[in-house]
Amino acid sequence: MKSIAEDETLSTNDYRASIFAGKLKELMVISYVVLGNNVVTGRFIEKRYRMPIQAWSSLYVVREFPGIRAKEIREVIPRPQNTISRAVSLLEARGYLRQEVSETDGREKCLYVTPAGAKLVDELVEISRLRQEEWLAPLTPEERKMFYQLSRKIAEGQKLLTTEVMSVD
Amino acid sequence: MKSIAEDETLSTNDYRASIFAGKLKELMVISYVVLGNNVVTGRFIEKRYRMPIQAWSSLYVVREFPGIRAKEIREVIPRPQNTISRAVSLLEARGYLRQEVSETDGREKCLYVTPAGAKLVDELVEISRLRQEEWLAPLTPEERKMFYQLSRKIAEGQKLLTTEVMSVD
DNA sequence: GGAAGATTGATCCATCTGGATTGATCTGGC
DNA sequence: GCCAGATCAATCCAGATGGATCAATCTTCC
Repeated sequence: MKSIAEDETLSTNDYRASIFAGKLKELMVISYVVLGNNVVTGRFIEKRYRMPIQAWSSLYVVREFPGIRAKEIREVIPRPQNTISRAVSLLEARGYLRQEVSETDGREKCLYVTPAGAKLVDELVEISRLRQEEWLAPLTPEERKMFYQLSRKIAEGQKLLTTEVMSVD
Repeated sequence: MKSIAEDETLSTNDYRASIFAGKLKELMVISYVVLGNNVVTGRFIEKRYRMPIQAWSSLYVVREFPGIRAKEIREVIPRPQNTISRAVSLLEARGYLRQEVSETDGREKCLYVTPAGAKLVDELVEISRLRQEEWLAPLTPEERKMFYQLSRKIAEGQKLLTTEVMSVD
């Protein structure tokens, strides 16, 4: 715990270095990375395409899996179901996606991208891939592969989306 | 690109495995990790402490750096200045934080945690540390160290908070 | 076959977010 | 010293978020 009153030369890099070395270092560093990137990406998608980032990510998933159910998007994009519902609704209104009632369950909607939606996805995947290169640039190819594998391990862990320590009872 | 219509046995793990192996694999995996954790953490902090997650993270930073200026919090938590301003306002109203006009610049506010705020931070740091152990559990200690170092490299890269490819003009 | 409980996506509602704006203060040039 | 431009935090406002609710549909048990 450092007091600014005594040391006016503490720079913002020192703030970060200090927090990034603390008890919650992994959380603070990786959150900084994702939050920081989302600021850039969210602003871009909002301004260029007039849609929230959740709409883009939902459309990307539907493009990859034509016929996917709305509820299934949640398994890839951990957002509440009504957030997905609204994204789907906006994408449909914009002509990027269409819904069909499932043949096997009258409650479910099967989602498909339209040609306009497919075009949009292709465009955004390419820009996002370039953007990904940008923030991954500090890593060597070997480091990048390692980062991916470790992130993958965490993503597939049993306790990412559930918790025993943060109970609300 | 896989069609569900032809293969009804595709499971949600396959959706994830497929997206996590695509062109945007690093982005999708690490976003899933941070978003997934934030769902758990945000819900807990909202319910237990009745505050948005940005208030907790802001308070944590003020606790680490007594006297820090509001604008400086942004360097650690990449959120807009008005988000920080509102978090600070809420924390002050709750008695967790106090503001003093800076002696060197009448526009600036120097922030300090109150005893109640310090107690809250200690409590939340401990719970968050345990939570961190939860989602990091799939990694060995060596892997965890590697993940931290690679994340740190990305966080300190020149292109995390800026972009050349996602221009809006 | 009927009823209770579960599931699905749309909708509601309170709150949060983020860009823009504002008033107060500061800085640097003339 | 004065003024134009920059900076800081509070506030505004339109839109997004997330838990709760709802109607329609499905599943399972008796």
